[in-house]
Amino acid sequence: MELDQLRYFLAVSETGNFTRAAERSHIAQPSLSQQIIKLEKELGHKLFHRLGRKAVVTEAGSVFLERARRILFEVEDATKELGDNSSLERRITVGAIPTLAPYQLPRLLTLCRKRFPNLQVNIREDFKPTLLTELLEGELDLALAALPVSDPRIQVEILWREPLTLVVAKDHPLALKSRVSWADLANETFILLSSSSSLAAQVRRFFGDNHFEPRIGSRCAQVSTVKALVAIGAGISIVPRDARSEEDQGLLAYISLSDAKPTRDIALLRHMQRYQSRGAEQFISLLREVAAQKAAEAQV
Amino acid sequence: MELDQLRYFLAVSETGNFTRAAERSHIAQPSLSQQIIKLEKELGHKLFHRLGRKAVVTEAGSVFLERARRILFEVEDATKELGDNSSLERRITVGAIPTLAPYQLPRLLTLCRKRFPNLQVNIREDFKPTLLTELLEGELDLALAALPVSDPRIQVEILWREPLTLVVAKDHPLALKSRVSWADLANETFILLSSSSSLAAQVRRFFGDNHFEPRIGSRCAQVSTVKALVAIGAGISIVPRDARSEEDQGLLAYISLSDAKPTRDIALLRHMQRYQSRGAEQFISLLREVAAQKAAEAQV
DNA sequence: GACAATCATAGTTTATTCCTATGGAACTGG
DNA sequence: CCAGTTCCATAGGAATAAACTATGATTGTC
Repeated sequence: MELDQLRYFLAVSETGNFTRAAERSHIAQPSLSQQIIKLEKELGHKLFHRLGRKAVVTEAGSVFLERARRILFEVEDATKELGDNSSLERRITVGAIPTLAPYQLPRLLTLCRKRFPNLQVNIREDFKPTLLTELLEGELDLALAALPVSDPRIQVEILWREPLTLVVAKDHPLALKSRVSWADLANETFILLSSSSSLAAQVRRFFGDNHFEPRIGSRCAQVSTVKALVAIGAGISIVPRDARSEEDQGLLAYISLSDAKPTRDIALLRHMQRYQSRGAEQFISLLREVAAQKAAEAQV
Repeated sequence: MELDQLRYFLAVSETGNFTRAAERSHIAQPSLSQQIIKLEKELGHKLFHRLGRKAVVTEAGSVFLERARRILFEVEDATKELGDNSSLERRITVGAIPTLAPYQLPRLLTLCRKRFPNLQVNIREDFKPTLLTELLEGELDLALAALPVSDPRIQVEILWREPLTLVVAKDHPLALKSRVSWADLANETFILLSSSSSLAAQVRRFFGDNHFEPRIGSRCAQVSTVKALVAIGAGISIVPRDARSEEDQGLLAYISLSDAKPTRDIALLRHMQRYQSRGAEQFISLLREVAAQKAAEAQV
């Protein structure tokens, strides 16, 4: 059975005439006759009574008529739905690492909802290796993570450089100093994130680069836990500057290091092969905008 | 868009693999690739992310997937419905002339319902010319009418010969006679059917053949009206013998003519070209059976 | 780093569909 | 009742489309 055959069948049953049906279908009459005959043969039923002047659908024909109409309607409807871009490509899935998600996404998604109200963004918060896998398997449209990313199949676009800062309890001796050097940290206990976090690796690398051997007190899975422990004086830590929140004011002090400026690069990650939907394009444009804004702020 | 393309699309989305989808579809992999690409081009959307090891449907793809499933389901369903003969060709429309319908059809339909319980017979009671037209236009599967029928496009099969009898009121002088001749009818008033009835023409011809000039009193549209008028002594008439009913017993007397035996031939009428459905065939077999039965009764 | 697997492209062959021409049957109008 | 017209089916050839084989480029795997 072919869709064209259904269209021919419909044309005949509506005109009651093979010749006019052929004209309407823009094919020669014998071609249409052949296709109808073929269809009848396949279905095992005569579809038309060929009476002298007109063709009348048989009972089987009238049953099949409804079917054919429905099928062609479905086809048309499907074509229309995909042709209508507005309803499509409006749902994307974005991955983000845990040290980024709670601090960057709320602002980003609010802006997104305002700018592209029809765009539905699903978030997948997970560690970088998982995000990379999901990206490669096509489960994510794009992901936000910290460098480094070495996979050749992943397209990396650096968005912004995020400063990391020392965080201590408000009543900690270091909280009073305006500038802190490595020497000041020698006897401090550090609270770091679990090893699965890319930020933990980042911080470890930073220490290594500066030949500093920290004393590790605790390892937590979440930044908020780290901050809570720091607040009660269990130790100090290094966190992204953007992790600072309003509620921290009375409990925590954020101090910059004098000797070195720890940072991490936040990048947009995409699959090289993956087709970028319109929605993904829009989200990316938003990300670039936010990145430019952050760059401008950093200048000031 | 072609149905095969939808099948290929489904195969790919279910296997996540062009090569295996091609195997499953019994075509070469490049052929399948081409068809998918063609489909994507026509729809204006990429349907799959071609990632390294597997193909994952895009958002447009997942929308189209449901559509494709539905379309193919409809196609399959339609094929199945037509393939299943039992539900089909179970409805026929049978025409019958008014002087036949009320006396023959009840018996016929009762038998039919008993013999072919799934056969639905629709009746169209009308005058012969109308039945012929409807037969030619394909609205009727077959028709029962009295001869003559001269149209070359109509296939005529004589079923039985129906005697016509004189009918008079029970208290009419003729009711006592066992045999009636033309002379006896000279002063009688006849109640005949309207001229549109073929029986009226039949009776008129019968009179003409016997050089008898009847006195016409009334013309009615229905046999039952004729009988009612005859019962109150308004005149006498000639009706089919089978028009006799139980309720007539006390009111009417049916008398045969001695000089001539008026009859009419009841025939099964079909369109020469029209395809005969299974249901029609069954009804025809029933008619032949009844005809044979009537012939046997006539012998006795 | 070699090998296997995957999808796309190129060129060719096969199938199918469409076309023109024509025949036969039937309807129409004088 | 007959000529002209209309209509559908058949036949054979041309055009289109879909299939195949071979091959290349890329990616994943051992």
